Order: sequence, then structure tokens, then C-alpha cells
Amino acid sequence: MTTDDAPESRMTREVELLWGLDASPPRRGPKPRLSREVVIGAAIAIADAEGIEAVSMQRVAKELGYTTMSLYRHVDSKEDLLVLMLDTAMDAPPPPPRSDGDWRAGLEEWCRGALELYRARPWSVRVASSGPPVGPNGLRWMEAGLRELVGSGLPVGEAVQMLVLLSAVLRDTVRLEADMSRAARATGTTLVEIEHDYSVGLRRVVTAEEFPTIALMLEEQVLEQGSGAGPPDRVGGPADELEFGIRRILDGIEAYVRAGEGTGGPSS
Amino acid sequence: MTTDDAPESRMTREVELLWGLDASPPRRGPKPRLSREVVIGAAIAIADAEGIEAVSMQRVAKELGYTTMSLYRHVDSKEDLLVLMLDTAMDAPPPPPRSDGDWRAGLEEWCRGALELYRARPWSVRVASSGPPVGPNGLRWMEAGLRELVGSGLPVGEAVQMLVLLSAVLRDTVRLEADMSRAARATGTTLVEIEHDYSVGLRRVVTAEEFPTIALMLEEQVLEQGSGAGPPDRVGGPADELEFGIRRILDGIEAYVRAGEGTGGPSS
DNA sequence: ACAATTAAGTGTACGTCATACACAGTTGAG
DNA sequence: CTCAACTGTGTATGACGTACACTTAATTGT
Repeated sequence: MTTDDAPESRMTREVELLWGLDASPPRRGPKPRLSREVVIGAAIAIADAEGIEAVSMQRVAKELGYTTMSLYRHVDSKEDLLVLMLDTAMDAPPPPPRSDGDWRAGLEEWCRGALELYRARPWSVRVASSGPPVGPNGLRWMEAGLRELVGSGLPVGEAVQMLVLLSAVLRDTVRLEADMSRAARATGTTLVEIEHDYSVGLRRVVTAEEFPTIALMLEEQVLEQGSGAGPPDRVGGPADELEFGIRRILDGIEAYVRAGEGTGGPSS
Repeated sequence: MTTDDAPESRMTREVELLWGLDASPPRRGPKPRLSREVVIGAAIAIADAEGIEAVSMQRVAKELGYTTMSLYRHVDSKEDLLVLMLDTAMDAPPPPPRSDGDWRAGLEEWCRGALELYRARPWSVRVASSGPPVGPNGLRWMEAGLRELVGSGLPVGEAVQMLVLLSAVLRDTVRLEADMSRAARATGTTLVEIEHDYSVGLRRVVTAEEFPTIALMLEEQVLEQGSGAGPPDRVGGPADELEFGIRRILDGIEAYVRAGEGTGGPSS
């Protein structure tokens, strides 16, 4: 009858969870020896080392030397734990605003930074998020990306759309690379070899009649290259090849914004 | 010593699985009453109706009126079943080549078609694929997309990169929309309401000092619109807003290809 | 100082999951 | 007609998420 009659809309709950608005003041019982942060940390350590599928309540508890059920004193459910892991994984601050207002360079930095983050914790792109970010870290990244996009001259609405699009590109490319890496690890080979195996497999079923363009791709050994030259941080996965695509997207934004200048804004 | 000494490289296995190269000729035992296709179909029906997490071996078996273990006569593992479901979900032929060689229109059609497919089976973007498509249906879509991209004048290698990028955009946007829909269903509301809840939740933690651009976004009620006007097939999710972003990407490709014309190819 | 209260961590238990294995019944090849 | 191969069944195992009752330790009101 006071405040919480409504089912609290899930979103509200997630906000409270991620901003620590659910913690009650110092309480009565024994001092907690475990803490939410420690639990999250242990879970992340496991996910980093062995992938998200290795993270189970039992495993996290064992790693910490507690019983499984003790975790439930600090986290309401495994789903909550995953949500908390997600925002924690986005620590590392986004690139700060540039002093020159170069939005293109700013966005490229943002993409590189986000990609680095996702790549360092590939499991983070696999956990379900019920929507855009709401945690403090996630919001910081969102703010930084949005800032650059709005700086380009795009109206906010369209800036949001482009941010969603850019995140989608980064996330799903990392997901693909992570899935390939997992397959590589499972067979004890490398990412490069997996890509080679892929083209070998394809050649068995791709005919020039039915799949002319794919056949062309195989002829030119498009999949085999990639790891040839380039910066030393190349792993050989699809995320190495993202720069080109990102640049096309930025080109597209630039063209659009330029076309809108002088015509009373790009909202046409 | 003959052919199969090596562990068969996973990729080869997947190809054989998806192209039915593993079926032996008519055999000796009782006639199978169940079949691989029926199992896949039942699994897809469950995933369509209740999401991928409802698909368990027990559940599929129950739906078919057989024991759980009977499924293993037709499918080696649940993972194999998921892979088979994936390619089967991509039935529905991609758009055919256009008679006018308009690659932009062709690519837009391709995106629309793929988006429709993903949206009809949102679970398909959630299952792990160890790499690019290898099944007959997946390859048909890949061929169609690649055909248009190469038609634009892009060299094959860069066309592949843009195809990966476009798929990433479509896939992850559908994933986001599906996650939001799931949250909506769980609380018994609609996608539109979820987006509203999201901005309500955000307003509780977003200050104009720390998150100026997000604050601006909230002021302009960017999240609340979306469902205003538009074609009747709008659901209110993020995938509705994809057209704008896709067009920017196509703009980017067009600009790049045009710039490369006359300079001896766009490979600079 | 002491009792009542409340919270932290434990132990046990349940239902669901993927799947290994031994089995019974059915079929075609020799 | 026999036997080998194959289909579907039954049972079992170990991992999972989590509900619930419990012990024990800390705090608060008297």
C-alpha cells in the first residue's frame, strides 16, 4: 500500500540491480564473509578462462570455497548474476571526447575500444540482455558513442539507430569469431586453420553452376588470406577484418550528413 | 590407412551432416518409423512456439510420442540437431537476380528477406554456429547476397567482408528485439511498453551532467516514438528501424565503389 | 547483561537436462 | 531358417538451478 504494488516492470528491477539501489543499510545478522562483488568477480574469472558455459552456480561456489546455496545470499538468481557480470565486463572507460571535434576519428576510436573489450570477454556477447544497456559502465559507453554520432550532425534519433547498428556489427562479429575459436580449441587447431578447413569443406559442395559467386570466392582464396600481413595484434578472425566495413559505414554517415547540410537538416 | 585417419576436421563433419552425406544405403533392421526430418521439424515447431530454450531432447520426444533416447537414432547429439535446425530454418529461397542490374535494390531486397526470415525464427540467431554457413539453404542465401555485392563493383574479398557485416547487423538486431520480446512476454506487456519502461528506468539514473547526450535522447523521447506511423508490419522493435542504417551502409559502399572507378579499381 | 530478532552460510532435496549402456523386438541377407 | 544389423525402450548417471529448513553469529531493545 506504500509504494510497491505494481510488478515493478522488470526494467526498474534491472536498474536497481545494476546501480546497487537494492542494498539495505547495515543489518543485524553475522557479517557477510562473501560479497556480491566477489561472486561476480569469480564468475567472470571462470568465464574468461573457460567460457560462459563453464559458469554454473556450483562452479562459482567451489572456486570461492563456499557452498552453492551461499551465493543466493548475494545474488537472486543466476540470471541476475549474468546481468551483473555483463555490466562489470564493461569497466574500462570509453575514449574521452576529442579536443579537435573530429567525429570520424572519435567513432573509430570508440569502435576499436568496444571491439577490444568484447574480444577480451567474448562471453559477454552471448548472454541475453533484455534491451539496451542500463548499468553504469554500459551507459558510459553508450554516452561516448552517442556523443560522437551526434557530433557528426546526425539528429539524436538517427544517432541512436546508428549506434545500435554499430554495436550489432561489433557484437555479432565477435560472436562469430568466438564460435570459430571455440571450434578451433575443440579440435586443437587455430583460427587460421579453421578458416582453411572451412574453404576445404565448401569446395566439396560448391559448384560453379549453383554457387558461381561463392566458387569465385574460393578460387581467389579469400578465406585463406587474412593472416598474411598486418599489425601484430591480428588473430586471423573475422574481427580483424572489421576496419574496412566500419569505414564504409562512416562514409555512409558522412555522405548523409553532408547531403543534409544546407537543405535545412538531414531529416528529409 | 585408406581415407579417414585424421579426426575429420569438424568442418568436414558439418558439411556431411548438412548435405546428408552420412546416410548409409537401405539397411537391414526394422523400418524406421521416425526420421531425421521429422525430428528436426518437431524441434523447430517447439522453438517457434516457445523459444529455443524450450527445445530439449525430452520435449521433442514427448511431442512426437517417442522416448527421449529414440531421437539419438536419427541425430548424434543435441548440438547436431541445432545445426540441422539452423539450416532448415533458412528454407525460403533468397530473392532471385534482378533483370535490371540494380545492385542497391537487390541488396535491399536481400536484407529485407533475410530480416524477415530471422524475425520469423528469432531463435535461429541464438544458436552457436561454428562459422559461416555450410548448409544448402545457408549457402543459397550467401550466394545471393554475395552476387549483389560483387555486382556493385566490389572485389570479392571486400564483398565477403560487407556480407559478414550486413549479416551481423541483421542478426544482432533481431537478437536484441527477441530478447526484448522475451522480457515483454515475461511481464505480460508489449514491445512498445518495454521501450517505454526502458526510458522510465533510464530517467532514474541519467543525469545531464554525467550523460548529456543520453539525457538529450530522453528529452526528445526518441525511444517512445517508433510505433507512431509507418507500414502495418511494424512491431515496434529495433528491427523496424533498420532501413535507415542499411541505407547508410549502402551509401558507404556506393561512395567507395564510385571513388575507385577510373583509378584502376577500388583496392587502394 | 540478556533475550529477541534477523541475517549468513549449510545441507538436503527436487525436477530437469544430455546422454551412456544394455536390452527387446523387427527386418532383410545369406 | 539363421544370423547380423538396426530401431526403439528402459534404466541409470552426473550436472544443473533453486526451494526450504536448519545452525550459528551478530545486533538491537530491554
